[in-house]
Amino acid sequence: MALHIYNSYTRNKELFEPVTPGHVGMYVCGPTVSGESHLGHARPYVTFDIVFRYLQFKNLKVRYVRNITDAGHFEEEGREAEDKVSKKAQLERLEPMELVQKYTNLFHWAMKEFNCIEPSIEPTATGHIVEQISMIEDIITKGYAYEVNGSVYFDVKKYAAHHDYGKLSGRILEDLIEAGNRESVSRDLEGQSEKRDSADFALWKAAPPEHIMRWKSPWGEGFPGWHIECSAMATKYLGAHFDIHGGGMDLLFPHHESEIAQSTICNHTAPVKYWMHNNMITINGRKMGKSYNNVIKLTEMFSGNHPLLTQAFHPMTVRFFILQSHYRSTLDFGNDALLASEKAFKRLWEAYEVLKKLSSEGNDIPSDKELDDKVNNWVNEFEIFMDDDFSTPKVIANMFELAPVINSLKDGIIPMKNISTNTLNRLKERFGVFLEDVFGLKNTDGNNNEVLKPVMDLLLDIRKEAKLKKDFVTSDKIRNQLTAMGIVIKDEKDGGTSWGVG
RNA sequence: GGUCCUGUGGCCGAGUGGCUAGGCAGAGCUCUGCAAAAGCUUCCACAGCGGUUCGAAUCCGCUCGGGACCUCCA
Repeated sequence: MALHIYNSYTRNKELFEPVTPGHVGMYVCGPTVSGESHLGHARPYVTFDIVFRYLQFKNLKVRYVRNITDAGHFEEEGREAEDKVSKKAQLERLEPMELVQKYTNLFHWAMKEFNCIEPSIEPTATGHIVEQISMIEDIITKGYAYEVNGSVYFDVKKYAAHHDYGKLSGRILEDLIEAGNRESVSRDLEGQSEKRDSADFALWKAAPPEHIMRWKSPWGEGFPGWHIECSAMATKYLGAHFDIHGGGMDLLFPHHESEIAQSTICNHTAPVKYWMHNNMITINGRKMGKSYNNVIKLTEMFSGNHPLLTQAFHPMTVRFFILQSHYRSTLDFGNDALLASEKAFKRLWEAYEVLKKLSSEGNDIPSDKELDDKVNNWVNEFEIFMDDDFSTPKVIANMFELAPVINSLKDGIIPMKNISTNTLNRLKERFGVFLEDVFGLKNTDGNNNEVLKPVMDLLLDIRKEAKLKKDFVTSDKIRNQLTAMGIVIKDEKDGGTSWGVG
């Protein structure tokens, strides 16, 4: 089976063939640490964590680079050219780097909560000013950028004469120029007049006196432009041409389009073989974003401290919620949807716990060939579905098909002999690999508490004795009190009792 | 205004022209001292109108609705 990836650049599903056999270079646009991450931010990081994990499952060696944008991007010229990071810092009376540290820490905390594997390299923009400057110099030398008043701009028109500018984002240069010209009339004229053409974008920006974050450059003191950091760092760590570049769909233009232009000029080759873009998380049908004022921060998500939330949601619930839809579809947030995911995930995980305890020996021939085939088929499809552009929702659907079978095997509703030992073992192995290793899901309750376990064993033992004596007052008292404490107990068909927190 | 995406049952969501995705919620049943859990069964769909086709949620056209990008944005 071979992995196919939907390539945003060609708008087709393509067979994935690494540039260097056995190795994969993957770059994902990381967070701008000028504020707290919200639910929308969770999507790309969970999505590409799955990609990272799955590529490794496929026995590929992956170098996963995800940057931290800590230099702060200025806003569009025509408005105030202020550095977002330093602006906020002044408001909060913090050093810019103090702010950067705070939000970087918060971001890392959230990633850990989501059980996202750390990237191989997590470079910062401020740590690569030198690389960015030399890349800009290179572009100037090659004649595709020009300096004006200490700022450097990329010459889009010149680039577009011989390259496909706009292909990734489906844009036509003439439209951009027209739109730009129209804008410049109604907007500010100052910043615009510096550029030779409205479609040009900044590589380096001269810093006004009040700008705190500034670096020396051949063009005077300033700070890097919007897009150059990703190009510089991707090139440095992954080379001129690498496999996968990921990010949110909203980065297609201008960010990724510009990255392609810059890198192509510097490296004489298109930087990326497969462009991957995740879709947005919406809330009431609208993209979650600062400008819409409809964000739910991750801290609010995990604490339930938000008007739209009826309760706290565990990071694994959110992760599962994200995996239940395909990464290229919009995903509509709602409290009810999260509640549904919470229950669904719990049920699935409990089935998995049950599955781990099942065993059979020496049953070579299944008594129910049809069922045995079905199980094998569902299990085989895990990989087939993932190979088809990471269809996590389909894999989950199959897991839910398997859940009743697993539970029935345990309860004896389906005799163990109905499926072969091989089938059972394969089911156990694959279910675990996909649920834990590929999907990165993990247990959410506290059954592993070393202190609690013997206490629970004792209580359940007493309750069992009471039940045998038909002393239901005592047995119900234990059960009800435990329920009140948040511990749910379940009487199993085989006479045993299981329990769980939450 | 330009470019593109999208409209699936109470909610969230898969859907490659023909075979009920799945989850949550609802209803019934089985099991159970009672519950919970589990199992089984079941209700509720493909925005509208045309067209192509033996056959369309799936392809085409139109209408209506929603959204994204064109500005930092996951």
